[in-house]
Amino acid sequence: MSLKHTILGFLNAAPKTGYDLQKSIDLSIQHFWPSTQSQIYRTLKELEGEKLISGEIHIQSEKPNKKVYTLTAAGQEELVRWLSEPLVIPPHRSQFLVQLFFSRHLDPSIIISNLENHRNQLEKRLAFLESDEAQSRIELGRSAQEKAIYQIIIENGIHILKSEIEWANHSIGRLYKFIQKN
Amino acid sequence: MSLKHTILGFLNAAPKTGYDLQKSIDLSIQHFWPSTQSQIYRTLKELEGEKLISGEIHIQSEKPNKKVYTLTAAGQEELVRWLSEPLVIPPHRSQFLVQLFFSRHLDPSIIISNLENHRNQLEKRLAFLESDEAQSRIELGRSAQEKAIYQIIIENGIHILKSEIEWANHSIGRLYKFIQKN
DNA sequence: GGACCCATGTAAATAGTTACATGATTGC
DNA sequence: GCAATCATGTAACTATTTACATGGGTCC
Repeated sequence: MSLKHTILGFLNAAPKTGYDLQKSIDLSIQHFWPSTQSQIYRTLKELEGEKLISGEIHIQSEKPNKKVYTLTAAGQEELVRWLSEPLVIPPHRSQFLVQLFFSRHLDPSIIISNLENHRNQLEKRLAFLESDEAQSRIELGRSAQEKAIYQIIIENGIHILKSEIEWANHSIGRLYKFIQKN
Repeated sequence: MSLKHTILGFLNAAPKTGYDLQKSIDLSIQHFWPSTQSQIYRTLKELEGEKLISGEIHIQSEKPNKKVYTLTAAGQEELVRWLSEPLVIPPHRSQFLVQLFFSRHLDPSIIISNLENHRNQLEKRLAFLESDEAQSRIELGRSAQEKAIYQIIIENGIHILKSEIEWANHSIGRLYKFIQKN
């Protein structure tokens, strides 16, 4: 589970509550590792059980009390270990391709409209990654190395989305030609 | 769950056993919707409960008995409904990008070796999609429309993998330059 | 005798989503 | 008065993976 290591990664920078973590995730890695609040709180408990983080309750008078988690020495060790480890790419899944695969008996116009819908969704994601909002996050990096890494990550999304859009447009064109011939 | 619709899709072509389905999946959509035997048998029971398929036991003398499933009218209806439906693209997840994101304090040489490992895995997948084995599956399509669809699907994988490899190589180059400067 | 094909299933673990549930303070 | 922010959690459901479990027939 990457969420465990995501949390270790964020806590390595500074102690945080579940609530803080949710905000950090939404602001940074949400577009390649989204997470929900309920999952974060559950995972924090698991990590505490494994002694990789430790929680301490902070009593606040004006706001609700909160539980601030800190990385333990074992947690930091586990983080570095995972970061250095070569990861196996999990199998690729695309329900859209499954749909397309079984569409052989469908009217080509429906297939085209599904492809167009797919492409439009990809374009929305691309627009976000190319927006100032996403680009400005690169500037959040402190060191030159950090900036270089953020840049590379954003480029990954942009690069892949563009190529998926290209494929969709090319495929739409091909099916149009197919209709005209038949 | 796409496996349900995958099964409906295959049973639409011909009645099959769980064992047959596993083989069909491994031979065709395994690279964009892999599935395990245990999941197939469980899903068959669920679909039977929903009356979308119906199973009949065939007694064999030389081989173990088998349960052959057939698509019901309701099942076919559900299949066509799902095939025509615009799908929402699920959020993108990449544990590799999570790893990269937190690698800011790591030695750049480790980051590069992780990137190279990632690229090598992508290249293996690409080699498979470009192999005769994968290409020959396009010929399995009966109608011209079916062949066009198979072609489009294989191209999707090739197109995206090539662009991911491009990105990885570009990023490796960038990090190398970074090392030389510092 | 061992590997592979045919054929079926259960159980447990892991990961993630959606819905439910509460409650104080701050700003418009 | 209402929405937003801060803050924490539980419960139920969905989906997937891995491991366990069995057993006959065929081919080398």
